[in-house]
Amino acid sequence: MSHSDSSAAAPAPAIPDRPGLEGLEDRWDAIWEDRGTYRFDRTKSRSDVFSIDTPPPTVSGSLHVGHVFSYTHTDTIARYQRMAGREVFYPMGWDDNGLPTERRVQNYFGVRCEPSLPHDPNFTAPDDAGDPKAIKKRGDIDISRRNFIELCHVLTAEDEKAFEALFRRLGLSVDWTQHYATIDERCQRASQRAFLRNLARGEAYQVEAPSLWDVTHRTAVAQAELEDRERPGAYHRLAFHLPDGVAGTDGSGNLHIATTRPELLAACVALVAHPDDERYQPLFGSTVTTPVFGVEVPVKAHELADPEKGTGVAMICTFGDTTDVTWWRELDLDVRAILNRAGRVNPEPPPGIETEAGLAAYARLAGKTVFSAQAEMVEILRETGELVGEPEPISHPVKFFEKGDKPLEIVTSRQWYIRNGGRDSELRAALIARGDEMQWHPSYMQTRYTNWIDGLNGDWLISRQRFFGVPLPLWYPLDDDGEPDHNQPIVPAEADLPIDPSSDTAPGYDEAQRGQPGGFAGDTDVMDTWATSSLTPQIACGWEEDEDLYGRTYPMDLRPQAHDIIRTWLFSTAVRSHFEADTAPWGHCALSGWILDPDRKKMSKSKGNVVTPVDLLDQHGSDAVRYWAANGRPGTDTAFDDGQMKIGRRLAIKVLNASRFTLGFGANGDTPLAIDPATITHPLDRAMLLKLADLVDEATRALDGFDYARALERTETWFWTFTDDHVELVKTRAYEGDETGAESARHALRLALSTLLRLFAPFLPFVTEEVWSWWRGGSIHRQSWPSADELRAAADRGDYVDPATADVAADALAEIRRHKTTEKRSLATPVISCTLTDTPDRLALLRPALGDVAAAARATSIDLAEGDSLSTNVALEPAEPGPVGDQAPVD
RNA sequence: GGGCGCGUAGCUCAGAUGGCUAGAGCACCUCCCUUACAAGGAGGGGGUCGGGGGUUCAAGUCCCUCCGCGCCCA
Repeated sequence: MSHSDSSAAAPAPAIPDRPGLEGLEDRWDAIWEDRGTYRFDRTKSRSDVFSIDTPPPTVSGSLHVGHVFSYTHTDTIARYQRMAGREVFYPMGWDDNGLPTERRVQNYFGVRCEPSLPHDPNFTAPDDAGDPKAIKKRGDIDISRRNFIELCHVLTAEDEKAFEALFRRLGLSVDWTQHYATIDERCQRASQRAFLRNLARGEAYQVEAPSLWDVTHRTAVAQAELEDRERPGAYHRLAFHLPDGVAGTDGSGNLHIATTRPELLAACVALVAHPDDERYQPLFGSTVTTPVFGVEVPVKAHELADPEKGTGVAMICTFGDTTDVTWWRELDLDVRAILNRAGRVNPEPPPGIETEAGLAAYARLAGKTVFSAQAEMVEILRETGELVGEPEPISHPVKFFEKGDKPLEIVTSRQWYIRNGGRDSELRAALIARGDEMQWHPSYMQTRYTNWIDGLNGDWLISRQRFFGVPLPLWYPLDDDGEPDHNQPIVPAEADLPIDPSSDTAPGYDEAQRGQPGGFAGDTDVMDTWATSSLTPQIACGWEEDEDLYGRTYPMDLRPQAHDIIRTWLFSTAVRSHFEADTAPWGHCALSGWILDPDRKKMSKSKGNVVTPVDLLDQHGSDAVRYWAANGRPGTDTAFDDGQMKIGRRLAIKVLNASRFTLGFGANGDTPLAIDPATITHPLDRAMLLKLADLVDEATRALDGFDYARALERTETWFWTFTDDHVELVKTRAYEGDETGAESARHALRLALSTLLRLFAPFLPFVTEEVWSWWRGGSIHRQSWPSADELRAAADRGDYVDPATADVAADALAEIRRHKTTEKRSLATPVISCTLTDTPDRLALLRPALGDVAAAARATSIDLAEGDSLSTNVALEPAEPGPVGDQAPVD
């Protein structure tokens, strides 16, 4: 669509006398919804489509300023691509699957999920929901998983309504008919289907292995969910006993080791030192006896043992940390586990503890938490005299579940994994190579992706021992003793998905056989929330459900997201697409930064510095808030700054006023305001259009590279110069010039305005739409992006015009204005005479525009003189005599 | 300890392949009610571009090093 054909449908202009910003958001949101302005046209072929893998925000409370920030970035790209001729597929998802929702539902309704309970079809939500006092009084009610999930839907539906309202208010050009929720049936089906396919192809597997365990949430935790926290601890020196006749480190037959976890002594299966450590080389291959428990354990060599730490010998326990797991696996050691999933010491001693003293000591630890067990163990060691010296306090990093508040333990359990290259260098290389198929914005973000994959040391753990999530779609046959055979999982048919194995019957069985010997049992675990989130492209595009849509949208064009979840969301999505479609999931990923508060600290609720988005939009207006957001460069953390929002608001108001003024010239009230390039004959008007063409080139280049901030900044700068210089220069001619000159000015102004409005449209969708509606037909957001070539053609009258004409004219006007300001006179002061000196080249450029400069300067004429540089000699009309009080008394 | 990013006016930030006296907005000062806009306009002051080396005719821009900050990881 070009600027001339859009005028065909142009209405008679309706320009308000006092345009304002108030109420634009609600009005235009309703009209856009009504007209389906952002509705995806699914007749378009893949090459004409631009599809966006929108991040589904977590529905567990409210949106914050960071959402406003990053979703605006994506929206500017969406709007640009739409105007640039692509049909934009811009769905929205809600992430209501997972722990945060589960916790809220438990607290809000006062219920607990008990997966063993049957579904109750008549269950209704407790009527005291939301009343903490009443709930506390009655206590939590146990309900089935299906009933629990129903409650999750009830609660999240409310949040999702509020989220949508906010995003609409913000002006996101989302197609609201395209939406999903990560716990809805479609997502569950996709998630289970993808898992079953991973299983069938051997990409998913289960194993009984040590895994990181959060004792509070009672669930296994994946590597991506870990974080280190610095915690105080203490090195305890323990005396291990050497075989008879071997002198130890203290010369008395003992070998000292230092450990921060003496409570795990009973779980000790070996000692380890570095192979090159000369102090311990004689001991490698021999055995020592543990203090207190008297268990004989081997002394091993391994390069992960650090000669600098403690005594250089470490105690290997099953399991104290991830290094223990590595040692255990690589050195082929026994298992002597003592901790259970509640984080307490098992009641029964592990194999190997047989001495009376050892059993007695163990009995003192049994049932204790890790914390109390440590205190007790230290006490026992003191009693036996096997604690050497006093514990030495240190501070060291300890692994935590990112949502947990107790250190992680490592327990052995049966878990499901999906291969991710953590244990397979070929797959790792393939996934790293997928990164090259995507364009990264900013490009250095790819390094984080590559480094993360390089640093993986295990596959992706996807099973979680939680309730609200997508269940693993599996059952297991029970043998004659009622024990499950995990090696023979029973899978559902894809057509039956989604299923819940805790309430759906395994194929080939009768429900009465559930839990019976010879019958079946459902897997009680759910999948990691990322196991569903990693499928957002498949879910949004209708994988296996809407092949027509899928063919037009997948693989997607853009994944916008925050940089801190490259290792989780971005990577896991790449894994899924690699396996399922043998492709990268998107052509581009755009990583946004974070919002920092004005102190440059990351904004967080706990600090009480969160500003609610609704207040912000109310106070400044959506365009103003978007302006601030769009100033945050891709990938860069940005300080919260309501000063920027005020500037954005001022810009929006200026757009209204400048448009009203510009469109006022030659308007007679019922003739559409035409743009006819043939009437644009004046050199200054043509020069302005040539410069505008350069701006269009620059903005287009920036937006093609996802640099919305640069596009906005250049457009804004150009716009202010346009209003301050060009409009001032030509307004007299546009008002009262001869017909040719006036029409040239008016048509050029309209063409410039039409162009500028479209350049601003991705950033300020409301005010630009408002102005567009005054004089043009249709929505600005469905107009074509401005074309630099068309502008250059519009400025072309067959002869050459130097775009610098516009600069020289603006400089000349500025020089005269400077003179008036210096003289402390109004800019309206008439100029009686003016001689302007400049270089011959510049004077030649200025001559065609001299009439406009003189008019804008309020000079009847301007004399020109050649010189070395720009200067003026100006005589102003004498000032009026001041008020009487300012005069010297006449006497 | 490693990787990535950052450190430019009081504040928030621009400064692509190194090149004219280092820019913008806010804040500050002066002036102007000029009939699109006073939520405006015209001007002005203010920076040894984190420190130190180096490459170059020329460095905020490239290289080295140090210091400080952030994120991710160990």
